[in-house]
Amino acid sequence: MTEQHFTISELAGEFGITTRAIRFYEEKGLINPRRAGQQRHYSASDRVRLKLILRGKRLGFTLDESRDLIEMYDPGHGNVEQLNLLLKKIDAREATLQRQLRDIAGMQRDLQEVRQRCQQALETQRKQSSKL
Amino acid sequence: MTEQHFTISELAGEFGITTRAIRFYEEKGLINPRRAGQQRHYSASDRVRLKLILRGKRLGFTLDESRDLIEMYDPGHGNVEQLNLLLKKIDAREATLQRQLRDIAGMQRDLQEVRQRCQQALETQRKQSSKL
DNA sequence: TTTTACGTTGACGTTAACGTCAACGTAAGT
DNA sequence: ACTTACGTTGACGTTAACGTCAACGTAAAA
Repeated sequence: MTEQHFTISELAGEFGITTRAIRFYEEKGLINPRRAGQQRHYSASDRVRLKLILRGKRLGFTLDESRDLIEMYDPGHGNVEQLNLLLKKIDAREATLQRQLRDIAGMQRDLQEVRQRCQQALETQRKQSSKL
Repeated sequence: MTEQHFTISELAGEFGITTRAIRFYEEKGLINPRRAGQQRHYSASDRVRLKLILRGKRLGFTLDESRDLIEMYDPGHGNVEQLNLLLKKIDAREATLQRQLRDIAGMQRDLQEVRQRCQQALETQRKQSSKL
């Protein structure tokens, strides 16, 4: 198997972002592609990292937060204190996710309510206009 | 019943934000408190608006997006086209909420996996140290 | 009356997350 | 050799969402 890789514009195209953005993520320490001379070569795992970044963005996370999250995924440098700290971080993340779930549920209820009022208003208009 | 209201610092205190932020939301057209002379007086519904803004923020919405959303909640100026457009907007929101739900689920799976690896690593260390 | 607490309106500063050039290298096609 | 396509590194510009003064008004408390 020949170590498959991607160019920067391939990834940019696939994810609908600019190459500038991708380089920016690298500046911020979120990705570290290999170099073939000057050019960047992105591995499959680099691509996954990009996915994670974008998922984070969709949930309103900052790049710093996403980097933290991504760093959790790799090996973990053994130390017991580090591991316990990592577990704490995980719990913290879980907590914010839970709150987001509640917020989404609330927003869905609100939208549903507006939707119904909206449909009723349309119903009313339909009846009114059929009276003419 | 005496129209109960809040001062700017009361709301700031309650929601853990600054008065500056609240005035900024007003500048951006998200709230419109009454005035008693110079001073702002926030009604219960102004307070609700603030809550909605903050919920939006927790989900990564911009202030402009939150204003759009909040504007959906009030009367709705009758027009049929407007109402249909509103329904479209609602559907669009719902779609992004659904994607967020998927993203959260994915992130929870990831976190769970890291948590387990982390706990296994701790287990291993425990056994190792008990060998001494 | 003077401090203290709270409010007001500018105006400028700041951070995040890029966009937008400029100026250049490289490799392939014609 | 020349263009075309793609890549690179700065450097500066921009927008959102406030923070941080400054300079001032007002009303109650000491």
